[in-house]
Amino acid sequence: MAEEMEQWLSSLLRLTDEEEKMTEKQIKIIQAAVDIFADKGYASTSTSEIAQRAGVAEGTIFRHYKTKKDLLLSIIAPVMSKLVAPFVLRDLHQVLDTEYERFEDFLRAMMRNRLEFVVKHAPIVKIMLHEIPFHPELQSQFKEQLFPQVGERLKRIITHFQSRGDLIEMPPFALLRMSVSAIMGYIFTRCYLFPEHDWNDQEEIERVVNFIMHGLAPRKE
Amino acid sequence: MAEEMEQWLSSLLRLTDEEEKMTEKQIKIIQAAVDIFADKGYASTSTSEIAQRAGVAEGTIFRHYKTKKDLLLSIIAPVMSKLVAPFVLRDLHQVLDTEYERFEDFLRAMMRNRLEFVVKHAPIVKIMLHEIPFHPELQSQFKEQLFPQVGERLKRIITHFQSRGDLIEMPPFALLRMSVSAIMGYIFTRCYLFPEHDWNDQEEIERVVNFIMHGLAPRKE
DNA sequence: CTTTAAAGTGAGTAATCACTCACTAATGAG
DNA sequence: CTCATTAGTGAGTGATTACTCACTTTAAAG
Repeated sequence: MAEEMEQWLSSLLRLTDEEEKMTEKQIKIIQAAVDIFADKGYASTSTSEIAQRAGVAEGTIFRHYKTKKDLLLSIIAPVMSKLVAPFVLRDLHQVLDTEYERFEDFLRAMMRNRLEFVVKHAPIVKIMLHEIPFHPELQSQFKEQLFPQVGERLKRIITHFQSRGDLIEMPPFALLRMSVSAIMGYIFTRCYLFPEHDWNDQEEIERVVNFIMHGLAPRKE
Repeated sequence: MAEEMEQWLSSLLRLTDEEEKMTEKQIKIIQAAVDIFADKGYASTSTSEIAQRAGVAEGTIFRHYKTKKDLLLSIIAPVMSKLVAPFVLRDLHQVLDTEYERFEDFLRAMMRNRLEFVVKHAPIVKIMLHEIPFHPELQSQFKEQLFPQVGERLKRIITHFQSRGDLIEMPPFALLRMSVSAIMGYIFTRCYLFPEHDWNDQEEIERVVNFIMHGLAPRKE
């Protein structure tokens, strides 16, 4: 069962499905854009610089992408949906409905897998985090589509374990917020604040999971 | 004692010391810049737009600030240092050395105060978060000056309470990371993700403090 | 080989950029 | 009032911007 879940999670690490139908130059353009966007930010990156780094004429960029923003969105969109994919797919429900699953196993598997994803796509995730607040389309995609789905699903998971007495009585949203804070806190520190530090992921994940489990366990008098 | 600490913390909320020696137009410029920077980002804000919003000629901006970046830094710098001020000042040490202080009181006071600070200066903090990664001067100021000081001081605080048996045995940096994650997780959700939500800060702060205290308490067999 | 569509090019363009400068207005000390 | 310093102005500047378009190259199907 745990193995099934691991396998299924692993399948969610890939970004695109084998880079379908892209010319060599188009791939170069995306790579160059990701590099420079992550380095200097979208707004202060010029299309001429992207073309130069990609070894392409500037016109080639606009043959494939109508505008500069189009290029940005084509980079961010797949990461945005894949990042939260494990919490959206219908599979999740059936995975979780197996009675013998424990909350900490769920936490461990999810944290390990999402960390792996962010490590693998760090530059694009960085671009995403920086650009979401400045592009209303991205904001609404997150706030009106992704979050409600994900939030609702995770809330149900939380209440499931709560009703089994594994978690303290508390509004599910607060429980969710604190679990996610602890997990993201590590991923952020690990990937963006001190990426060059020599991290022992295994150990740190155990620490965070224990932190959450003890912090949110029902209080015994 | 707790009152002393509260008073001292409150004094750290103000940004500038009564806006010294600024003309009316200069203040207008700063306000306009903060507004637009927070809204669209530094790189995609033009000086002409700032001038327009401030009701000033474009030349006036450059009378007071040599470059556009100069304007940005004059906005960010004071927030950057004031944001971490409570963890840098020498005062902190003597406040903490009082034996009867408990870790959870420290957490509570700090969290309440820093939340208040971020609420008060939310737009500038947003600008800061977005621009730090793209401006090496800011990065190094954070990584080489602020963090080492703050980190070292906080580590000492952690080990202090650890040696009293209030906290679990664990590398201080990990303890620090998890405490800060939990606190920042709330402040971030509260101020940036869902600022319009009807938050009960008092209640939520208690939840986070309890989460941390239980999550990091020494494990009893 | 011929044809056709798509991929790729790079000089060109109008708009916008941060910034300058020669100038006027306001202010405050002597 | 006088004068000197600072604050404020806005037209002007060269550089850069995202994007276009008439053109050439590539490649695969018939």
